Amino acid sequence: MLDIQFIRDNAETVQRKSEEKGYKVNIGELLELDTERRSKLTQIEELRARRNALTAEMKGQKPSPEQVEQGKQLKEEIAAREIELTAVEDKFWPLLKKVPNMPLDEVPVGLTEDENVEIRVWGDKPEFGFTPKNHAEIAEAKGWLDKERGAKIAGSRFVYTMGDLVLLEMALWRFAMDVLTSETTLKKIAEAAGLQVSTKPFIPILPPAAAKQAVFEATGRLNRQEQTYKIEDEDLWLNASAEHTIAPIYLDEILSEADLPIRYVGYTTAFRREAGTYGKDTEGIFRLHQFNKLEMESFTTAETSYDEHLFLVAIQEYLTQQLGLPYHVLEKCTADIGRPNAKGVDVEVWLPSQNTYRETHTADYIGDYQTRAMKTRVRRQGGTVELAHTNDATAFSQRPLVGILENYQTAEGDVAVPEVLRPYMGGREVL
RNA sequence: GGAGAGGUCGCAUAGUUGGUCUAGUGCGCUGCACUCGAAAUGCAGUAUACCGGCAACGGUAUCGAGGGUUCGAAUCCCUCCCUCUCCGCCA
Repeated sequence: MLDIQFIRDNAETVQRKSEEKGYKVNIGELLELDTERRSKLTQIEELRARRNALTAEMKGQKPSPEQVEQGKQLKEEIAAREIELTAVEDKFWPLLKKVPNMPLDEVPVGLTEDENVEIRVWGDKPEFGFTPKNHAEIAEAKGWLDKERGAKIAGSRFVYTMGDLVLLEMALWRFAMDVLTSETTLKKIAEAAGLQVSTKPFIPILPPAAAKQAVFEATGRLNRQEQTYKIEDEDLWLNASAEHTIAPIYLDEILSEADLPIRYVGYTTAFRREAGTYGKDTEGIFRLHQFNKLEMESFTTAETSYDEHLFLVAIQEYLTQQLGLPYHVLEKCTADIGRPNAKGVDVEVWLPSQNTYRETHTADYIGDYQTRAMKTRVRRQGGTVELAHTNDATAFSQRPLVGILENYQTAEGDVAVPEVLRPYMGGREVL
């Protein structure tokens, strides 16, 4: 949620930047409602002050008939004004929540993801002496994926993953966990990236995979139409990322500055409806209704959050480099960063079968957009209270498996194991 | 899921014939005094949000959440959430 005070002071900018992100919001109407709301609020508070004064007059004695009559009138007036206020607020709050976070000035303006800007390229694309297969062909030939039975049991975009691919996936989680919980490794990554950030390790966490609606809405990530699954007859929505249940962990809490940054690395199964993607990425495990993901989430002060974002990106690149997967990094344009985000970076891994890079990681710079709604604050050393900042970023999803299968495939249809994963695979070099 | 007991200021607690209770006390924390320093002691302070104000400050709200009764609710009523104990069921 954006600060209404900020919107009052910067109405034109907010209108323009919202449009640059592809959101239709009527800031003029919002501000009219805001004015009306404040005027009603003032009226009500004055009436209540009169009521409080009247009660104080009685000092525990029985009220006179006149006082009772006065009180009754005040009561009725307050009730009437409150109904008017509610009517205004019912329009005001949904409108305010619709206003997207403001992209930083450095974010490239664009209307589609085609206008994302490549900022780095890493690694050599593999050259095969044969026609490379796509990951689904490799995995299905090995008996690692059963899409048909997945569809029989749960429908399209659900699969059974089996055998060595399961072990490889778990190796990925364990490898990333070891990186993220090692202060030594984090220090190395920060230094290589030239960042002056805390090297405090991440805390592993297994969060709930579902959240109440009000909580989910506070994260700004509830997407009813296209993405999020609702549990019938319950006030519960399934998470589409561990971020959705880790970010609100300090809902309604005030953290101590001394405890920051707080970094979590969390694993959950994620659920996405993927409405509107019919026919896209139907092969294999690239786009599923249910997938597994390891997510990084940081809570910081305002002045350290931007570097924290860059740090998370550096970690993403480090992890991908360690796997030996060629990738490039995109600075996402205004249309692609998402409503709660002020800036976003994607890491995309090279897929030989598609002869292109595909998204494996996202890093979101959010600022205080989530914490304002979640009421997650920091008490500074001096005693003042302000909003905390959040950052989230993918550590690994299942998608790097797609990259491994395709980039490490052999002419025989086998898959070599990236060196860093071998310790987690019983030392095996080829699957 | 069933029965019972509870949810009060960072923590622990007081507070049910409704009124001077946003709320007492202890601990913790902050400042000051005392001290060479510390402890102990004494004094003062110690929530958050919104609205108005340049500010000082003022107002309003919040005793799990929401609604109701009343001139007036932490205190009464209803719904929901959570915790604990017992039973049932299960990983």
